[in-house]
Amino acid sequence: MDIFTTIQEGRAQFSPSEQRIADILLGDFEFAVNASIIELAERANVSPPTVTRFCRNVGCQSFSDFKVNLAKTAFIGVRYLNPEAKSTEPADVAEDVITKAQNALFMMHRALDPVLLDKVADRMSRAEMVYSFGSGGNSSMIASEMQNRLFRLGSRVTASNDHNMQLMLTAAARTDDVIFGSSFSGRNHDLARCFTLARENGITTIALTQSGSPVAQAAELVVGIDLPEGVNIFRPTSTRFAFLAVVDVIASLVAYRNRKLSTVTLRHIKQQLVEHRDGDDRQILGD
Amino acid sequence: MDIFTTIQEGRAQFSPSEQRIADILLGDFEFAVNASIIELAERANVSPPTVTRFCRNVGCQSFSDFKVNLAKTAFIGVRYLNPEAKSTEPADVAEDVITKAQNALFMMHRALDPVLLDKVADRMSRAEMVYSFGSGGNSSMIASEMQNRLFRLGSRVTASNDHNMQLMLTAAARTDDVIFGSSFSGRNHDLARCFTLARENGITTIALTQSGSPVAQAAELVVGIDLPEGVNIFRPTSTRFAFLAVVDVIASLVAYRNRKLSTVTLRHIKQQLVEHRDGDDRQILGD
DNA sequence: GCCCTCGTGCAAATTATTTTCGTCGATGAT
DNA sequence: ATCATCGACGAAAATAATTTGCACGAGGGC
Repeated sequence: MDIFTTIQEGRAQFSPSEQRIADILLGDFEFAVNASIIELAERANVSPPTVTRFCRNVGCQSFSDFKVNLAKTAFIGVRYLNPEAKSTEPADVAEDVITKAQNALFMMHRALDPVLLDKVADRMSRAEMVYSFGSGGNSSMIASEMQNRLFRLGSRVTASNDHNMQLMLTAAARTDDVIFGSSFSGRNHDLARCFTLARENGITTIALTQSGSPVAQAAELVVGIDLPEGVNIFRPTSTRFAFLAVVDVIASLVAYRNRKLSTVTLRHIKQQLVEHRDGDDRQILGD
Repeated sequence: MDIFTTIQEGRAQFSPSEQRIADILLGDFEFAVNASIIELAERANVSPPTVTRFCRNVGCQSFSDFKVNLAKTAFIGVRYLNPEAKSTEPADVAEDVITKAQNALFMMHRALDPVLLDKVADRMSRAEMVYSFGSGGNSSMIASEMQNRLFRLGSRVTASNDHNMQLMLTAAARTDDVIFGSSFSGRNHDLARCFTLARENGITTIALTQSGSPVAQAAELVVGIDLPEGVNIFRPTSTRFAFLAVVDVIASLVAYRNRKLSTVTLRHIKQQLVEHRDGDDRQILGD
């Protein structure tokens, strides 16, 4: 766990002096990370020893150890507290997009549950057939990425962004199949209907969506992604990066579980590409 | 520029003592970031003043300022030097995937040229019609993401992952149109052919691909993405995150350029979704 | 009311960092 | 060959920052 979160979450248990220190850290990161213990102490109206003790409290060995830890999270942390891009100049916009993407990954990672992932990967890797559903642009991208990742590993998989097809595919699915569905809003009721139907038929359902949303409620296993949406309507949602990363994690886990099949299948694909394309076998699988 | 890169690139100009310091920093980040000036000096077989002077040399005010700067890049930097995931346990795999994604974003950002982006956005925002091409799974995702981002802004745009269609569309395109194409390997010769044809007809071509590759050579404007591919064949390529981010940057810039049209179009879309879906207007545009 | 605990600051001790100053060796001019 | 100059570097002094030990006072339990 990063120190920034530790402070945020532990704030309530701190003594009054320590809370004042915490508030400065949370409020003015840039100052805190550059200040000496004396400056920080003065600003918080406490004595330097209190700052040292605070550092020990949050699990650091010393003030300098604390500052290093603070600075480490700063790369992500500072900016995720900061609001929007400074201007619409390319350099600022690029920094904004990239920082927000990194934040989305960072925050998703923080909330990710490995035990759940283990279960998801287990079901997926043992599925006879995987159906990957998602609509509306963002989730259709995720659904087809899931297909694109899994077929290389030897999984039988299809993706669909068509509500009617999804319903028909669900109705045609069998017990050992798995239905995976993505929904950014969690309000894709057609997808929820597929999940409900599938569960009635004893088919494993896995949702990648907002926790507690209708879609989440309908699915058996839910990988919850709950990130704040920025206020800038012109910037594409950075949450896509988090969704995409979850797809990659799941796909990697499935690969390790079906390592033999994955290896053989990947080799076959590579062979075809190299022979058929240009003999350069260092290029990635699929342009 | 981050300090880590500064040291890497400036290494040749350092004096012998300073080079020894640099080598320790580059080689054992974890030690460097936790060490005191004395420990660092001892390990490099130099005196503390030399370390202080080194810090000044690389643009820091003091040793502690230097350490903070070092630590800031460590969040990304340390790990991007480190190799593969420790195990195939979900927690490790997740960390690996997410870190690699963040690195891809970080490194892409470092190499990104704002002036070029400006040109790209300018052409795209003034295009009568945008054709977005890409094939092979990864690039088809990028191509359709470009469409998904642009249509919301009022741009006329279509995406295709079909080589034959791409060629026909290119042949049918007119002077004020723009052809955008993505290729991870840069070896998509069909795409390169489209670019060549388009240029013969005076149509703007924009490639998102490896610098110097056949596709890059065929296009007029090239956003080069040159990231090392990992050795782990089981992990999906993290370069996708970099490509996706570039799409977002370009889309944002186009949005700002056509701000009025973008705003109106986005509002129209939102209205339809809210009325048609569930009245919650805080959800993102397109599930 | 007494005693214990906890949070806190003060002052001293310790430790770390920076500055000053002088040496050394390389380079180049005479 | 000799000497002046310059930059790199370290020893030691000076300074600054950090930690430790101790004492005091508030609040709570007995």
